[in-house]
Amino acid sequence: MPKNSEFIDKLRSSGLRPTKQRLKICEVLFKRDKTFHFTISDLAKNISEQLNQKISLATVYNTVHAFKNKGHLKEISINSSQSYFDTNITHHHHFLDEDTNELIDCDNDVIEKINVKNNLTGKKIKSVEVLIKVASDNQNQK
Amino acid sequence: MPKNSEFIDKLRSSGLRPTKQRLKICEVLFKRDKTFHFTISDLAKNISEQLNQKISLATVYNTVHAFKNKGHLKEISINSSQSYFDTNITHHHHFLDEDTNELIDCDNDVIEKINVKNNLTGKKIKSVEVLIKVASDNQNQK
DNA sequence: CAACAGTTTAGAATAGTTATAATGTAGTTT
DNA sequence: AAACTACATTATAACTATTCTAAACTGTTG
Ligand SMILES: [Mn+2]
Ligand SMILES: [Mn+2]
Ligand SMILES: [Zn+2]
Ligand SMILES: [Zn+2]
Repeated sequence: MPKNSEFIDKLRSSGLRPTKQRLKICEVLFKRDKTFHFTISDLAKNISEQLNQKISLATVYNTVHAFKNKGHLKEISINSSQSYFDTNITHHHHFLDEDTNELIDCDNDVIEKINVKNNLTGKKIKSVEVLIKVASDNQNQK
Repeated sequence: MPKNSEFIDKLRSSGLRPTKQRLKICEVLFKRDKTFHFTISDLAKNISEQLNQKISLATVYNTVHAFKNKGHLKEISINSSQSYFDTNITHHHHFLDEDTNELIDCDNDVIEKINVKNNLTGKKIKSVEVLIKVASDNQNQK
């Protein structure tokens, strides 16, 4: 469970001063046991539910993007018109439950290390990410 | 190199009649040696460049989505606000060149088969897709 | 207190996408 | 052929996630 000083560090390192609103955002983002996978509207909803304060969408967007640029959040690309973010910034893979559209972190033992034969000259591998789409047994998904 | 009758089959199987405009779209999409990875605006630009005819965006969107729903095109999720589509509908993985934002199909020998230990009860794996981000050697990418 | 620097905010602007509704087209029936 | 019919095409409006903007606000310093 992270402390307030950690939030302040995260904000400062992202070039943001630790204001009241931003600390509230940190609380909702990082005061958690498990990874939080969210869209901006998920986050905004969480903020207005957990706190009785409203924070402007602009502030939420700004803070999330500052965190993402500094590496305190990861952006995840799934088939959607909305951006997803992830509080788990370690290298990891995902299940996507197509029934609920929920993202789930893969444990380390789900996939063995992937070897890539890089046949692109002059290009270096920056990341290797796997997305495993799952759905209910019975349902016929495309 | 596909024939006109193949285009007609693709259209008919997607529930669309083979009209002049739709056949033009098929030509730009499928009369190719290599895979075509594109956004709707890429496709629209290609159409107006290769043909001297203008086709309404609405028709392009409708046709692409009908093809996608029937499985004649695949939608690819990369970190972007735009949808990407792929004329290669076989199961395959991608490189994403972060310098140019270009998608490149992985050859079969780039990645060995991935074994997933599915620990989600009641859920079946629908697909496993890998995205390998690459960038120039020198450049410092995040 | 006044000046100032940075923050928050509501709302405007933007852009990709989807929906709508009027018009066009091409066969079919009479 | 004229009228009829069904679908296609199109311009444009509507929608929505995101970004931008500019004004109000806050807290600090002299
Ligand atoms: Mn969500
Ligand atoms: Mn493109
Ligand atoms: Zn995750
Ligand atoms: Zn591909």
